[in-house]
Amino acid sequence: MPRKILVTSALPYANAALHLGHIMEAVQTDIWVRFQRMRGHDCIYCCAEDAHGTPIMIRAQQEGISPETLIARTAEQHRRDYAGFLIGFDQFHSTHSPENVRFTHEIYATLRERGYIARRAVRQAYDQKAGMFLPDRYVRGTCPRCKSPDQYGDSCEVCGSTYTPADLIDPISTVTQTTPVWRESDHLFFNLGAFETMLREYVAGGSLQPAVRAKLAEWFEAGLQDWDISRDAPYFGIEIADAPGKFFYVWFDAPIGYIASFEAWRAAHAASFDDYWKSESASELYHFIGKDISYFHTLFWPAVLHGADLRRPSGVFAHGFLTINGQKMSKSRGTFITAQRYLERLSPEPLRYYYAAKLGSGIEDIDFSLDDFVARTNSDLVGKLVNIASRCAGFIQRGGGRLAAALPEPGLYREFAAAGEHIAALYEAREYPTAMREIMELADRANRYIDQHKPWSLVRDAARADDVRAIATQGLNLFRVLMSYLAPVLPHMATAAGKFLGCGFDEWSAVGVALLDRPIARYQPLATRLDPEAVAALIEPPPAGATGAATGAAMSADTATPGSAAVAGAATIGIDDFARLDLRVARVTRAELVEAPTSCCA
RNA sequence: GGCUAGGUAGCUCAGCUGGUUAGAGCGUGGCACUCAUAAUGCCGAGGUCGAGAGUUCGAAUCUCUCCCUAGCCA
Repeated sequence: MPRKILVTSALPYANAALHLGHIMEAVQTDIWVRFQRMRGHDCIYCCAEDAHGTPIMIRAQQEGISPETLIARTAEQHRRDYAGFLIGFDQFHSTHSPENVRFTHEIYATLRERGYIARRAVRQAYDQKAGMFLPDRYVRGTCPRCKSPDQYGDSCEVCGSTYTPADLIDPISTVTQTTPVWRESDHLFFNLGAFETMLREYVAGGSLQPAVRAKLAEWFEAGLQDWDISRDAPYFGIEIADAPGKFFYVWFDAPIGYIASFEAWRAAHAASFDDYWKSESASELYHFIGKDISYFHTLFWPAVLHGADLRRPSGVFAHGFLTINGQKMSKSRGTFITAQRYLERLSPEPLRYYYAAKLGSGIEDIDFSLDDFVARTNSDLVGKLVNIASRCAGFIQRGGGRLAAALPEPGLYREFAAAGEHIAALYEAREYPTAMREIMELADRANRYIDQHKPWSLVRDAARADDVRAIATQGLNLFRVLMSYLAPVLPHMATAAGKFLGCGFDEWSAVGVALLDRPIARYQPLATRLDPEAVAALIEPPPAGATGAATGAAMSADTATPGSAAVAGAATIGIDDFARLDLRVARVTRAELVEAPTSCCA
């Protein structure tokens, strides 16, 4: 019985480029979605731009463009980057869309009718020159405790103390560099506390990871606070119908973007809204998020949904942060690697595999170690996996290009095929690293099999031609099983392998039947080794004077999706091109140790 | 300061509810093979499981204290 599953990744904020952390989450989600589809389930993957809020408004002002122009431009970049990493959204929408406006109004109206919305005055920093209220982060000043100058309005980076902008000494608006005044204004609040019983049950119900649950227990203990869901004009967002001049806080309409994105997909595919969102819906809903936004997804969001008579998530899957070579991503260290920067140098699939090999179901931080990345890719993907196909292909090719009619060791094949259920369970539980390890163990066994049967030696004896073909057929069939297990992680490679073997990789259980007595295509390399230097070049201090704006401008240049060629494998060149090559042979007569360079990109 | 998650071979990490000589991959040393993208196979070296104390017949695994790292909060 196919399950109906709706899956989301967190909405990227529409004021900045995607970096490898965003990509990690998208890859984790995409692998899960592709896996579910291979298992025959009805799985829809939605995402959207998170397009509202003060940062976007201000950024657009600074650039002298409209917020709409800014978010359209960013959305274009985001789409391109996601596509570059083979993220297969069914729908990539925006919170700045008619659907989102409609649902936000509707949900708010329901919550208000049911008495979950309260109104009361809030005192806040106000920038008279800009004519706007200032979020805490837009006020800077001297820390009231340690007296460090130029600290944010919510916390001090030096001593770690937290406070409100009103506590700052000599506060300054970062928008106009003027001194803010304090003004009162009415805000609308969502009564989160009214949902405490429901939330406690929900949290206990097993939809969340243990670590997140522990965190929530802390928040429950601290007491659930009302949630301020409105902001005063000027604000780039959705105006509240019964409160002119007030807008929904971006975090109120952002998760509703999940619904809006689904709605856009639904409308185009004539699917049922209620099947997925009605409170008693039998379908499943999963959100993949970073652990930093757990609060919104495990408290506010279920409460809002429940209050509006909609279904709550079946699961919220939080992951940790991505560090680079053991350290936090940092622009000054050059480790703030954008998706674009990566794609300009490398193909997406090694990174997809690396993430799969490291990112499990927990919320621990994941380290992207460049050296490890190179080692894993080159040994697992190229040395082990692809090598199986590569070393068998020639024997079949020379033997007529046709697979044998029977497997010499059907038992071994059955073992490989039988491993699929356990591996599937691991994918389902998002234990990708364990899945990758088991798959690679099988790859080792496949290589061992070939090694033990030594087709390269039998091939010298014409009478053993059938044996050689049988061994290679066995090897290629084992490879096919492994490729099938990796298809959610490596969709391009699976496609290429499918062309080579003349089979598809869309169905998990297809490997139940071996490929026999059929032609296969000429082998083309399915993956190439990573060049350590190209990988090291991911980290590079930005050119002096480079700013965010400059980065943005550079992005508008059209960049083809590099790397895709590397995975697809080099096409055969003609004799003319070959003739232009200058090939030389040299004998190494002497080699000696050379002093290491004094500086290196550590 | 409180809380959470971590600190296991050179590197990246597994080790569930305590139980034989602590595991994997990579790297490294040796050997073999030469089909394969200098790939593969076999053998080996390498760890006082952050520190200390305790519970137990027995602890990387439980308890306490301490040290270090990351994050959340006041």
